[in-house]
Amino acid sequence: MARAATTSDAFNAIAEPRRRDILVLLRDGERAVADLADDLEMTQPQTSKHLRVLREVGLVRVRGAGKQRLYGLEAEGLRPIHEWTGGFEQFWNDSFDRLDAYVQRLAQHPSTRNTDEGDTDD
Amino acid sequence: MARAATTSDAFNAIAEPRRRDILVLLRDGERAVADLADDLEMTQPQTSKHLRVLREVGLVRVRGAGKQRLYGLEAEGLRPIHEWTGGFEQFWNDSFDRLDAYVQRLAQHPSTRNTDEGDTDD
DNA sequence: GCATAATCTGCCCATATAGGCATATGATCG
DNA sequence: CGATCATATGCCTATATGGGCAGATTATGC
Repeated sequence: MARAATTSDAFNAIAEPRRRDILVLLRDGERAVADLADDLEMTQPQTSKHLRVLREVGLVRVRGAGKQRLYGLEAEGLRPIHEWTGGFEQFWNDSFDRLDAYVQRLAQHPSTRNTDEGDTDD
Repeated sequence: MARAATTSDAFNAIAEPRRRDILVLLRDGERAVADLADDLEMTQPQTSKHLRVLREVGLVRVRGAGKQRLYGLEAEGLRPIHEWTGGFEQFWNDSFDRLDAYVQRLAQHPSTRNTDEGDTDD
């Protein structure tokens, strides 16, 4: 099997830096394809393709405006990712080290529940 | 060009569901390869390969323990992702709709800065 | 309808993947 | 050292990618 399709979910879609760049630009409001392409210094077809992927996973929405197609942010799709990574927040938080130590101690000496430092008094 | 390597950064590394599964399991503590493989119902080589990717992007660390190799979480690498997605939090937050409307109004009628509702008092 | 602007899609290529499987490498113990 | 458990790697295949570029689409205005 090959790698999962970029369109399989938001995780795969935002793995591509250019697509993240697009999303960032769209935070300021709707943008036409050529406009985005210009800002990101990529070709129009390239931009269109990335936008297609983003659209397929629901991270952007399109709206016809005359000859142009305005793409807008549909950021809800990023929420699951934010939440998933959030599930690890404690691990990069300094205070967790202490909490971890506390839990470990608790597991070994339940009665030291209120002991913050040192001695095991049971 | 092909898709960016899975080892190019954490974004690409966690695009693979199995790798996310591995990280989740490691939240409970270090685990040996076969142990992980068993829990995730994947083959040992498969698991080893995913672990290699995770290790190359710094999301896990290894430690030899006898014949075994214990893999542990190194979640700091997820932080950038959490923060990046966090930059879009306002867009999936209900209250943002009102904030957005407020900003729009502000842009059109600067003097309504303190007006929360309706009338333009300048 | 025709010319033109703005996008999209198709095709080709080089590259990398994840899975399956066999085998190499490592470490422990007698 | 040899046997064995625990992992890591190598090789092969099917699949999908992103970039480049030309041509197809769609919409607008005359």
